[in-house]
Amino acid sequence: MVQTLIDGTNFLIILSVDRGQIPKILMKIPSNDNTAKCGNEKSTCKIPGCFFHEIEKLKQYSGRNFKHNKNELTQRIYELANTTIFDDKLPKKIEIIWNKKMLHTAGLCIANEIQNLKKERYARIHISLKVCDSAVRIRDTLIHEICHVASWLIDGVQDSHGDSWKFYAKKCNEIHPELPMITRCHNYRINYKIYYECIQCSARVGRYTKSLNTERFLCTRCKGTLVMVPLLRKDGTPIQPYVRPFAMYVKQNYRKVMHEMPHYFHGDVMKKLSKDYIAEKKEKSLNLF
DNA sequence: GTAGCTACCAAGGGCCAACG
DNA sequence: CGTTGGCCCTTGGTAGCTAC
Repeated sequence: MVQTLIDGTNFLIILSVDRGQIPKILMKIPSNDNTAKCGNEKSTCKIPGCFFHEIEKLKQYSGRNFKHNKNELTQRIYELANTTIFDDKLPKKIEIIWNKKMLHTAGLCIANEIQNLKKERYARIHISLKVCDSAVRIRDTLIHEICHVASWLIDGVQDSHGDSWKFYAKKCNEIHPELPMITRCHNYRINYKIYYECIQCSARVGRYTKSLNTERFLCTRCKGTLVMVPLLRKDGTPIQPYVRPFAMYVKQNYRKVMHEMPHYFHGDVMKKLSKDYIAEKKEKSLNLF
């Protein structure tokens, strides 16, 4: 499995995450850098049609286009890698799955045999929706995982980051020197939406939602209390928390409606709440006149 | 293997940023 | 400047990840 990294305030922590095993911390690197360092930033390959070196500049894979075109991007990367690095020895198409639940792991290669008489080998790739949030990260993660795919489908070897994988990783860097050095670990810093900070030692914990219960969860370093770091606008001014009237209505009425409709699903309860909310709003506006 | 934790799901209105 | 897309915010249930 891909080795990955979670963020800290002052450190990048590289984890070893192997199947069925507890992640182990391999190293801590003092850093504020949020980007992957390229193995050879200056030289690029001269392969016609290669877009690896300019991937971050391509408009169709940046900004709001990123989400729309990321499936196309993964297939393009796979096809280009297959042709230029693996001599078209890999299948024309491969199953690439966007995994919503992988939060600390950038990518994962599932390699196995079909349980039939032929025992055909197959592989599929999981890409983390959360960690791979840019075209560059998709490219680097995918190339890393394709090396595992090649190791299994071409050589029949499943040795994690062993000699076979290293051979293909080295070949990738030789043919595409514009790629960062392909190593066992990705040095990605995960872009969390929400951060919690310890009031004692200022250590930070990242989350994708405001799900962390600060009354129960304390700082792992000093057992201090954690507080949510205020969200900031682009100009640096804090975003004032504001509960929308509908959200407030749901909070006040959800339990009541749920008891009135015990055999209904959550979606039905929410539909009723939204209807009631609109009706109550209309009634209030009529009363004003 | 299991308990605990975390993110996602559904709905709506409203706000904000990005884009053409 | 108008349009579009994405996010915020609430709830309880649940899937799946993480830690032991």
